Amino acid sequence: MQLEAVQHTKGALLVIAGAGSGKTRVLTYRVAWLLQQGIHPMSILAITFTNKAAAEMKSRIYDMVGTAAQDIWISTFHSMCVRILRREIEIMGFNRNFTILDADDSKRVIKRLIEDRGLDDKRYPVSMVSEHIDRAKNSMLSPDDLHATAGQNVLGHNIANIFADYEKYNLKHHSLDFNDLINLTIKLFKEHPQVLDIYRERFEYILVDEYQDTNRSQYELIRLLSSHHGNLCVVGDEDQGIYSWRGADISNILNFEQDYKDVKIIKLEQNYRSTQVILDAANSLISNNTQRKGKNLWTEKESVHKVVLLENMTAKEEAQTVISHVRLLTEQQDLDFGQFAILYRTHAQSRNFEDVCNEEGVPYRLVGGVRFWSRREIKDIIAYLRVLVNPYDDVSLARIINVPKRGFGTTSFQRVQDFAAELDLPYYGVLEEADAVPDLGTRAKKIAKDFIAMMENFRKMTQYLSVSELIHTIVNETGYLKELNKLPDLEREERYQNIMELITVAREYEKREEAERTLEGFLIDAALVDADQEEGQREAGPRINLMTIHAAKGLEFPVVFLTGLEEGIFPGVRSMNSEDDLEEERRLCYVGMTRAKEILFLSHAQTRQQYGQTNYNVPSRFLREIDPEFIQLGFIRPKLRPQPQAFINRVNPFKWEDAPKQDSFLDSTPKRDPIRPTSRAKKRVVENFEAGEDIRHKIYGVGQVLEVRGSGQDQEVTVEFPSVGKKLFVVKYAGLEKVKK
DNA sequence: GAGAGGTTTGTTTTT
DNA sequence: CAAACCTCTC
Repeated sequence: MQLEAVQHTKGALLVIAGAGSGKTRVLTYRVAWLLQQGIHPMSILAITFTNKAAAEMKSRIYDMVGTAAQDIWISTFHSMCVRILRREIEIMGFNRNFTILDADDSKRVIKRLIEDRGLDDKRYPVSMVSEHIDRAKNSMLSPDDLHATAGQNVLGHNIANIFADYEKYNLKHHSLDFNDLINLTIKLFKEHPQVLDIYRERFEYILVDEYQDTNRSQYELIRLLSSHHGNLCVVGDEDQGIYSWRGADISNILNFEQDYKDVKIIKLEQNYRSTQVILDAANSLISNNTQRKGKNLWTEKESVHKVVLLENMTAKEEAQTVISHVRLLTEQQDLDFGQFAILYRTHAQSRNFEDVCNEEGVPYRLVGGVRFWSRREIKDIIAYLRVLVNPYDDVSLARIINVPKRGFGTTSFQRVQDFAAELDLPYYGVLEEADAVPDLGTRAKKIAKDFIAMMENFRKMTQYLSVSELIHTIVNETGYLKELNKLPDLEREERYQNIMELITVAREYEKREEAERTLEGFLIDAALVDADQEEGQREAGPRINLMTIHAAKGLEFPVVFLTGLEEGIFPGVRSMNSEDDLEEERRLCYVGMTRAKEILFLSHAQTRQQYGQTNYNVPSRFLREIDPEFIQLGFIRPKLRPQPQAFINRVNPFKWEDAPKQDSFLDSTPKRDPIRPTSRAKKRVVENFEAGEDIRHKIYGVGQVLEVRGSGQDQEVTVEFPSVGKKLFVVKYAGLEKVKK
């Protein structure tokens, strides 16, 4: 089947590639095959979602065909679009040195726009508005489209207005967010067909990886690009779609047959990665999903152990049990730390594992986490660089005008902002003309002039300094490094290290062969490429891999620990109200399970600290959905409180002798009341609930309100709990004290 | 305007 | 538990 997929080069091809079925292999061999058929490397375009995947594919192709690989476009959707836009965007009124806004930057802009409109930020929280805008952009809707669907809804119209402001802002300040990269490329192609022709004639053969993760605009882009030659090969697996929150639309892959003519479909169902039990367990889980075509993964690989269940009392103990098992396996088997992966749903869960690793001296590698580029000191320095490249970039300017402290505080800056709004100028322009700003103090004017002089001086330096040298100069000349000295030792050291790391990243960039080696190019990398940084973990040798399940996609490890399998964590609270979201969580669980080659561990804890508060969690429904036949208990006995034993007995034929009799643990409700007020509920003035209202933010772990009786401080609310199997509870708000069952 | 100190609020997942 | 936010004093 793989060979057939490699050699079917003409027309539209859909490869349904189950987990571990050799997807990457097919893609790389296919490229090699095309080259061997005499196709020019320049006419091949391979698109992936992550930089990691692109780099992986590049190096594998390079290994096979050597330097010919250089001319093939292998990139992510986003970097491909940047590459095109950098060349062509000027016909659309943008500067080619545009700034790329990350989620954080874009929220700052939106926050300001909400304020400018005089809207209440309680009714219009930035996160909510930006989510709406993001969703609209993913589905290629314009502000007008939003107005059209808003009807009588004032909120909807206001969001549409902010959206329109946002678009105007970006055009004026030459900034693009991640969605714009794709959407503007489409707009460019549609409005300037002569540009589209260049690209669609060039790319004779197009390959798209992880097709199930494409959203509306990515779909559109592919359609445009493949519309000339029509040789489009997409690879994907509907069971591994885990990005719907980013607009990914699984129906893109499910409807591929209808969307293109004469589609050839090839299913890869043989798995070359995992043992049979792991596949059986994963299959039994995913069969609970309805949105799938269904496929039957099989393998010739024999099973070692059943899937191993680890039950724990606390999250900390979960980490200890996991690390103990890692130790045991490294001692008994021929395995090193690098062959283990600990996966979790959210980054916040990494903490306990890090702690235990540190305590026990076990080396680990943390993937992701607080991302390098979003650290404060890194963003500060990048903001300096951005202003040098794009003086219209107000967000960055606002960030650095008083960082490090130079006596230009909020009052002075507010005056600059007001004046800028009045004259419709960028902040940088206003600062250049500081004397003209009304009410600005003499001292502030002087500071502004000095600042501009300094920036202009930096700008001259860009001519003859490399990026790393420039960064070095900036942190010294601005006094940024000096200001770090005021911080407590630990923090200072960490920030300092990060800055040094940034300089290293810049040096590496300067060395890269295919890079532009300019400041502009560096900033694009900074926005799009995640530094594969290994903060303070420089020791060589194999290390345990810690990462989210999302980050593990496409990877494989001999031993995998899938942790935190608890209701409210995995599936997360926010996913428990809709069937669609639940299915996605289930797919995520499936992805996690199928990363394992030899042994798969599943673990949960009864107690976990969340928001600095202890919570009691029921084991995840996913544990219940996996056929118990494929599960066994851990090698090391976990410390447990009495209740779970019943469940252990259910899955483990070797009973613990003095296990107290009790109903099945998985089916029982937790000991503590699942309805607990958050600490702030006590203080907040009681508000009136409405039927149908979502009050999860007010009371932890609660779903839909079904019925309300009474009002004010004496309400009775009937609520449906998705986590406890649709039982009904009555919640009574007793004055300002707390919520009672 | 800066900084200390207290208070509130929030968490998926990523380009 | 942290980071963001707010308030008060110098």
